Amino acid sequence: MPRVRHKTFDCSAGCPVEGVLNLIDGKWKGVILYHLMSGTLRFNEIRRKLINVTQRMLTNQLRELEADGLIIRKVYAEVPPKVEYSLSERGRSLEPVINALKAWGDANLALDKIDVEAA
Amino acid sequence: MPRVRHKTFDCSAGCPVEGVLNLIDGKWKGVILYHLMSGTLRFNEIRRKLINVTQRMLTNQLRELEADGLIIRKVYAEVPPKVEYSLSERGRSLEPVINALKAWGDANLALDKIDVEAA
DNA sequence: CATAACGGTATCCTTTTTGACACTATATGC
DNA sequence: GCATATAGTGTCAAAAAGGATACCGTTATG
Repeated sequence: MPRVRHKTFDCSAGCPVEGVLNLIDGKWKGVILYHLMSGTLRFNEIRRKLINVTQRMLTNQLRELEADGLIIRKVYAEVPPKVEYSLSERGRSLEPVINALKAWGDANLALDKIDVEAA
Repeated sequence: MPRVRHKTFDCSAGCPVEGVLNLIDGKWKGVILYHLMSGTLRFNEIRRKLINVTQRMLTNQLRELEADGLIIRKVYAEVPPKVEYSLSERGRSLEPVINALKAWGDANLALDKIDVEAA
């Protein structure tokens, strides 16, 4: 869970920044949102994209994103189970934010090591 | 400390996103960066802007930001001590990112409560 | 002499987050 | 009859993050 959730925000001017970080923070949330921007995905599809994520963690992250109204969870009454995840309107509106993050990352993060001296 | 720091980034395509999040995540980093965008600040000036931050936490966050090359710490050999913090080039380049975060937050976060239903 | 300002450290403790691992139900294919 | 796929849940433990509190040296000020 993010550090401050659904509590009054009493911090100073930079606060909206923290507010968003609280939503997209969490070890996998950023990547999940990023992948969902390309379209609807099922649970195990996401799981395969996020190697190393455990089922429990993935479930948690998805539940939190859902609770924050960023994604939509659609359960099909089938067997074997089928659950689809997609971005909500609110989630889709985050696109520029994620893109800004990705652009900066691409431009400023060496992929094997962050070399601060050379920056 | 961010969850993954200065390690190889072996995650999939959304990874730069996580990379940046790892840098600006931390309870106070976003706000610190935000405030430093308006100009150089001394330790206690930052502290006064971040009510409720403890000295230890502030020191930690500043040290991490410094280690990531986002801010510059300048110590003056005076008494009483004087230490100035300012954004590095790399830090300043984060401005569009922080602005994107802030814009979304301003537009999408109710200040007293996140109302998911109404979103 | 005592106090305050400055920019921290050191130590301890609690909370939060993440990870490992086992377990579930049902239907299908072999 | 057994394994496989799906989308989870439950429990426990470890690690990371954050918080409380006390302390440091120096100088100026009262």
